Amino acid sequence: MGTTQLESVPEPKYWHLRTVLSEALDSEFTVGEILPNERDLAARFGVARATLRQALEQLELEGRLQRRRGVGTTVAPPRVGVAVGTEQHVWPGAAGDTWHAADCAVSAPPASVAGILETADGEAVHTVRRSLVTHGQPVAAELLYIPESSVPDLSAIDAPSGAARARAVLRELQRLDLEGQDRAVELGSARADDAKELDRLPGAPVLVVTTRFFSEGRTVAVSVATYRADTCRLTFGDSGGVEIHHDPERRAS
Amino acid sequence: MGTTQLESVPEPKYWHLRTVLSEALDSEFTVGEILPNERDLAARFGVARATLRQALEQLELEGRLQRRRGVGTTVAPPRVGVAVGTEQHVWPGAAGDTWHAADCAVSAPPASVAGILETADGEAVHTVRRSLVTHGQPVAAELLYIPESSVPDLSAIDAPSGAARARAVLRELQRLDLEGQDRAVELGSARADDAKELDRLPGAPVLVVTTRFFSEGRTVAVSVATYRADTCRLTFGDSGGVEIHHDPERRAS
DNA sequence: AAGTGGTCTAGACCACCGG
DNA sequence: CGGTGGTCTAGACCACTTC
Repeated sequence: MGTTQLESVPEPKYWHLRTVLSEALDSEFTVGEILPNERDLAARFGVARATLRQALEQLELEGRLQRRRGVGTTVAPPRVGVAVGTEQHVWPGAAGDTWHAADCAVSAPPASVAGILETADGEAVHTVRRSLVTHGQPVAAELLYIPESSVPDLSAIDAPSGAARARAVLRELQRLDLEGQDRAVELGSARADDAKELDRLPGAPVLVVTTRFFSEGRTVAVSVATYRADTCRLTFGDSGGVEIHHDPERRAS
Repeated sequence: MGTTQLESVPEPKYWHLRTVLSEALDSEFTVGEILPNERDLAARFGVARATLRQALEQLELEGRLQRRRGVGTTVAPPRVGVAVGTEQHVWPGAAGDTWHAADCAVSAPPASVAGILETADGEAVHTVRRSLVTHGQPVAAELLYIPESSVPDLSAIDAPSGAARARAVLRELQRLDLEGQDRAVELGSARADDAKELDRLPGAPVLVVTTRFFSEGRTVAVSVATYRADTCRLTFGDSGGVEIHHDPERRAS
């Protein structure tokens, strides 16, 4: 119902629709509830399905909706706060770290990482794959790049690859003095492999956190972590993870 | 049985197109160069314009392209690093702060901010509007919420509103002991007013940074800043702003 | 098999910018 | 004014999940 009249104001239909749906979500739906399917919704609002989808896309980007092919569209829970930066600098894999090391391989780093690491051309790096799961949902996938020169004492004591190898590399890293680190956050789109790990489609919006670890005056490790942008809120500072009430619509005061 | 399905999955056209275009941008275009228009590009690749646009949308999200209605599509420069978190906590408006205070008003805060501030129901707050411009480009719009109880000594010494008033409120804030702060970063979409200030269309992707300022055991101020997600990279830590070479495609190693 | 969201098409018109 | 990107339509088919 509620086919509100279109105004002469050139507000795009999909934007107006987004607002209407957003208000409906607040007042008439509960978390987890499934919405009518796109064809019905489009008909109800008197728009083409593509237009309706444009509105849903916005709401999904804002973390209000969750859409799954073959299943339907549901009302998303509030975003999960993920502590990504604390006051004290710590190595990845340190105590309290909830990441799960999945794999490790030795290869040449992508050009962008090589630039950050300032490694010699063609120098190989350990590439550790880790993933983060909270509340039963995969939220992040990480690639940790560690030049072989950063962990020289690593030998064949462990398996040459696999999760055990990954943990061994991290263990070696802990022995270094961590003198500092810095981070950058930017928007990206999930590559095919990351998307699969995050249970999303390729191109899904992700928050890319690039961290540099400094020791002995050098950059000894670089981490590139991709977080699901639809379900995550990255927290920094003293009280990382403390609840911040979420205002999904960012309504004007 | 081997449940690992390595079947050749048909890659969506728009995704493949994104990859092709991305590589073309790397090898055959320079920053600022104008691309052929969408109708020509679509024809050249033998796809519908909508499909071509889906690929361009991805690349714009990744900060590779810049599209302006009535003008054309250009190759975007690398993202600007914006220092948003330093090791030491500082009040907004402190020395070195490059934000430009634009306006100030007294009003009831939106529900989400009221929840964070834990203000009494209906207590009015000063709402300071600021904006950040770097390299001649608007990159962020901020709303600072400061309960009247946080700046009790503020009187009618200045104008009741406007930029001068905004600066007066910030000046009063400096007198408090800043005991701590924390931040959260999440993806959002620009409201109409923010979009206008950021020179974008409504719904444009933005990085929303919510900062809480603590003093005397309370939350004395809250900042909600929206950064253009297409052009900005938010930096935290020791060397905020130091160049990190950007890998726009996030190619696999 | 039925129903969902995801992709794609071939048009049309509109809002905006520049000369 | 012509050219650009932005919006919108009414279909079609595909990939996936569930029953």
